[in-house]
Amino acid sequence: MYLIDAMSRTPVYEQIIAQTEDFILKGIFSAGDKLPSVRNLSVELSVNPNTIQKALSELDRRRLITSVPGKGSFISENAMEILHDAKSRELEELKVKLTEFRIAGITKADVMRCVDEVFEDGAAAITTGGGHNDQG
Amino acid sequence: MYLIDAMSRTPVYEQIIAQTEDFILKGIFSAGDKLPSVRNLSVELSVNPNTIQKALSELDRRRLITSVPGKGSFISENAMEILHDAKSRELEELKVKLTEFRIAGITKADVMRCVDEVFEDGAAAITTGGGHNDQG
Amino acid sequence: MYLIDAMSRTPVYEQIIAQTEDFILKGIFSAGDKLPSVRNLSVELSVNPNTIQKALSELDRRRLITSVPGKGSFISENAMEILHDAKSRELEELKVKLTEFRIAGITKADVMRCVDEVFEDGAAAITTGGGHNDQG
Amino acid sequence: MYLIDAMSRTPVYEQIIAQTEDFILKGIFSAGDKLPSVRNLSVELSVNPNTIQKALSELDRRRLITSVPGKGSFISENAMEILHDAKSRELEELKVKLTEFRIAGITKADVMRCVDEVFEDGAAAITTGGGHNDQG
DNA sequence: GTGGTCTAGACCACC
DNA sequence: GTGGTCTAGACCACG
Repeated sequence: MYLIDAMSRTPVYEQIIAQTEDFILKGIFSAGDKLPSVRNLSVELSVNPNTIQKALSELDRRRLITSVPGKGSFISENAMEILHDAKSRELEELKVKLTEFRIAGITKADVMRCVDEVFEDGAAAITTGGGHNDQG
Repeated sequence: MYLIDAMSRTPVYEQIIAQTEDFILKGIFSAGDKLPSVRNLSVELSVNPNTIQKALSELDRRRLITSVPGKGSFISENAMEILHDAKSRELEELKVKLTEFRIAGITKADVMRCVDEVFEDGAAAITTGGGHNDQG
Repeated sequence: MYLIDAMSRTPVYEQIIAQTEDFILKGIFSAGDKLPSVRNLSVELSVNPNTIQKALSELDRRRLITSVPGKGSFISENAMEILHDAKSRELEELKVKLTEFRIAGITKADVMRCVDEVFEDGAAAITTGGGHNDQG
Repeated sequence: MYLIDAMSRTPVYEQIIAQTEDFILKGIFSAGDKLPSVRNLSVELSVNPNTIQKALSELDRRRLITSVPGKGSFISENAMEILHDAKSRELEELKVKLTEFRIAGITKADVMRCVDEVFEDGAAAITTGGGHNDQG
């Protein structure tokens, strides 16, 4: 399920966070579902329990999961909603990026081609994979 | 000219690179222009010479400038062209980001509003600042 | 009667203790009353018998109940009195908290408004829920 | 400066957070001040660097400090303001506590005595110490 | 068995 | 030198 790229420059714990968010958005994880335990994920991903813990702590802080000591971690009831809100806020960052593009001579048509490509029907076939860009 | 934010999460050397690229794109730097010397930049920006050097080395590696030992660093003839190509390649990353948006329930209309906002009228007034958004 | 929030950060056994104290203070439990048996509470609350036992042991230790092997657990004669004393001792903790508030710039008026709100009219309508505020 | 109680039931990293907040509120730390480095604090408090790091990360997340890799951690410009806001929000929690008191038979006069004690002039002499109650 | 905390020691990028 | 990340292995409270 989870897939860690140890060579990536994005921290492992962020990869886990990003993929968990992805799973929630795609419906692989639904509200109330139990996440794999820290120890299980640790051995499956060959990642130190501490690193798993750090990821889950952050997800808990973002109210995407609820960690109950002694019982496990569970997807929050409003996880999907929270993610939707977060992405909406990211639209502002998109503007900054687009402005850079404009200055670099990228035309509106170029951008529109991208938008169409993603938002038309073919979209279903696209997988983002661990997909969050590596910023490196 | 250059403006460094010491408190920023983006490394100082990356800020210098980003701003240099910005200056090229905006025509402040043109092909053949001589960059300020490492020593000058160092004192003006209150930045360690090593850090300046690291930025210039990277710009040289990207063929945006040409460093001539003993004479200085100069904007390459095809600097503008290289930057355009680079940004074009970044359009692919844009698709990944847009796909995330789509999965999160952001509508095409939401994105279009952003695109229009950036590529229509108000554009001239927008400054990208140090360019790359902070926050890592 | 009892209501357990499995997702809460406060341990289940503490929830049981807190609610029992609440029931005593509110007169739902009176001196001499018999508590539900460990077995009954266990199934009703879907909680491990060990957890129930732990809560009752703690209540016994605090002299709020008296457990008679083979017969059950009963509210102590002086349970109400003990609870009053305990809360009085907590007034000292309140001072610490208030001092923090004062340092943080909260005015006496701000605090007074709270006090008035709680100790004036609307009081009868307020339910403390499981009593102790969650979140650790 | 910092004082850690290893025997306390409140996690060491929370003690560090609480004391740092205290130092800010009391003016011992002012906006722009540099915090001791992770390594320094680590040896001074005989606490693992990881634990220090965890505390500083949380303070950074709360915008009370700004951690700049390679340079250090610094008190944010609006740290005091943020703390003030946070405490204001805690007034709501105070109401819950007061309601418990009321049910337990604590009179309004008892509470008022506390409030007066803290908010009158003698206040300057009170030290909260590492003061955050141990919740244990 | 679970999550939460901590120690000890390591490597990296940045300055 | 700095902060950021990670590993390895431990202990605790809770269920």
